[in-house]
Amino acid sequence: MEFLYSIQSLVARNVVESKLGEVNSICGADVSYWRGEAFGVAVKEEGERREINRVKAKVEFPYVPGLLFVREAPVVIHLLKDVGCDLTFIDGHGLAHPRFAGLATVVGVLLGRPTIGVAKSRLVGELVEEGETTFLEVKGRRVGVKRGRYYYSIGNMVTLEDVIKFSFTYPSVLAIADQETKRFRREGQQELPKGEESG
DNA sequence: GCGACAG
DNA sequence: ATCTTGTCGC
Ligand SMILES: [Mg+2]
Repeated sequence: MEFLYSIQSLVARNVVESKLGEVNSICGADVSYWRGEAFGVAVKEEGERREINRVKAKVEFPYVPGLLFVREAPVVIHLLKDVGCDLTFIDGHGLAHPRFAGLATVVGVLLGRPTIGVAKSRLVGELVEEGETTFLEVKGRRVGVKRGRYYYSIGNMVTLEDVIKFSFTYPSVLAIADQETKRFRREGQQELPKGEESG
């Protein structure tokens, strides 16, 4: 476990908080599970064009709060490495993490591209209200905002201001990815319903 | 030691 | 995340 922590510390030290450039293409990735199998989906939107990538993989490591990247980063990175995007949304926190290295940050740093983490619940940090905005702070560091029921945080190569700009509407790429990841799972389920041969 | 705890 | 129908509320 200490080994995984050191990896996260290294990732955290390589995060770049730079201003986002022009955004013409947006990507999003999500993963669903069934019997130890991960069903990953990446969605890319550029204008009216929509591209969808899928991959099924076996996942051994259990879910441990703070170590989600061990389960999902390999799948998500595989799906996105050959798909360029100006900005990528990841289902999970970015810097809003105990060691400032949530899934969105790990993916962003390893792929060297802009990412924003979007989570449905809080992992760590305190909420600080300032006018219309509710910020998320971890160990005194302002890493994101809570908008509606979602938490948006810096992944990599974006600023807090960029995160705020994209926090007003839930990313359609994530909605589609979540939807497609479940459709993909159904296909994998009907292949082995109950007690059919598995090999 | 106890409580919290992304997906 | 997954197991799962209806039900209460905006
Ligand atoms: Mg997910």
